[in-house]
Amino acid sequence: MKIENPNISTEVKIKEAARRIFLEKGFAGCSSRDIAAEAGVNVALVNYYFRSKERLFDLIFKDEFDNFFSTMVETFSSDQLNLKEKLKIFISHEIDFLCKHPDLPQFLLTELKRCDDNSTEHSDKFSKISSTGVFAEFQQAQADGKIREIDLLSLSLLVMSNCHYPFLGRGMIMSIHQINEDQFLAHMEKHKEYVSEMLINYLFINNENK
Amino acid sequence: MKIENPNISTEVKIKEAARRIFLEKGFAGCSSRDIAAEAGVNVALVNYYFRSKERLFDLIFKDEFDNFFSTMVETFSSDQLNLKEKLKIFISHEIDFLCKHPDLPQFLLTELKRCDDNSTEHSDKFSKISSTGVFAEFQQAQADGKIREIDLLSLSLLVMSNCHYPFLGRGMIMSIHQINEDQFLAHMEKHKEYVSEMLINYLFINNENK
DNA sequence: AATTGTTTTAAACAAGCGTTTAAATTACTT
DNA sequence: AAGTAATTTAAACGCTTGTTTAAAACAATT
Repeated sequence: MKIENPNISTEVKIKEAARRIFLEKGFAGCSSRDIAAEAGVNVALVNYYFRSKERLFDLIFKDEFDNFFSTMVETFSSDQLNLKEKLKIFISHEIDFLCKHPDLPQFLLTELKRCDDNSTEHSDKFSKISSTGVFAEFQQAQADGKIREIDLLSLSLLVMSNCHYPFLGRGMIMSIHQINEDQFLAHMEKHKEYVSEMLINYLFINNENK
Repeated sequence: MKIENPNISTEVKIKEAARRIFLEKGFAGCSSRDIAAEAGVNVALVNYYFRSKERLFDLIFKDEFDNFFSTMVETFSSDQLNLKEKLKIFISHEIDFLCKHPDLPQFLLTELKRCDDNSTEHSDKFSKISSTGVFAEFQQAQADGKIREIDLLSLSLLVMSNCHYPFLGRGMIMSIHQINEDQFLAHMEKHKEYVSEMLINYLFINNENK
């Protein structure tokens, strides 16, 4: 008898507890018992619902990875916007998103490094970015003389650096500048404008601002 | 009898093995036996020479932390250079340095987060930056109308983002753009120029380039 | 060669790990 | 109310962890 109980709260409780713990401490930095304690359930239930710590982790990693890249790809997929608007909105959306998930960048980078199965495992996710056509769009704009001559690698790096780094280095930054998490997140509103202005000024050749 | 043997090679072997392992896997991601194996010595020797895994880690962390900040502070301490030159040289030196220590940024950020004793422990190291007078110099330049109106927090963020992020996100970047470590490091030479040009164009008001 | 102190070793320690088991409890069906 | 399946539990499993021990190997002095 298969009982389709809506009482899946234990499974969800464990998964959400694991999400919090994994994002904060990383896979190697926590134990199954940490997760069970956070969820307020018996240790055995972690394996009862998810078979192993690793399978539970993989589930959450995939979740967060997809979520992260969906957010990145979202704006680029629009047909309605020109490149400059896409970049502006991308920067704004990306920083907004990361303000709500400040631990995500470090989590993804750390665990990507740990697994190290970079070749074919996640490359289809990565290719979603190029399949939005945004790279081709940039190259066309370069051919048209609308944006500066710059390779796609450095272009990606400049954009990602300024959107993602604040959330990677925020611990250090907060220490140096003696501010707390809330002050830092509040500051990101201002920072969005600086990043947007700087990148657009640098990349786009015909500067009609705003 | 105190023997001042120059045969300290075992101690050094362990410390350098630990440095490699810690930088690659992090404190939580490796065991004492991993370190002993990397050094090619018995496990007990790790504790014989360094009392505990944690003390060995603290030694290496302090080393790397100091090394990292010395490199940052170095250029700023010069009296010979004006602000624009300082920034140019800082960017170049920083990226050169990180090309030789590509794992260092992720190591420091991960372990700073793990320890979380941000308040007074390392704040004296952090304050070395402001004690170079570079922050005051920036504020003076702002008052003189030489550089854009921007708070020190965002200014730091812009500079650090573009210098440090490439080495944090290089795993992801290498996957997306299908290149290997050597190609990535080689590309950093080009990237230095982009970063330098972009930041100087954005921050400094009177643009006489080069 | 015997004695010293230092270095290295194999083995073991308790504690914690991920995971499994088997029994107890709960929820549902008939 | 009885029986069945799903859930939860306490306890244990074998293994790895960081660390310690006690003996062996080594080096140096006398």
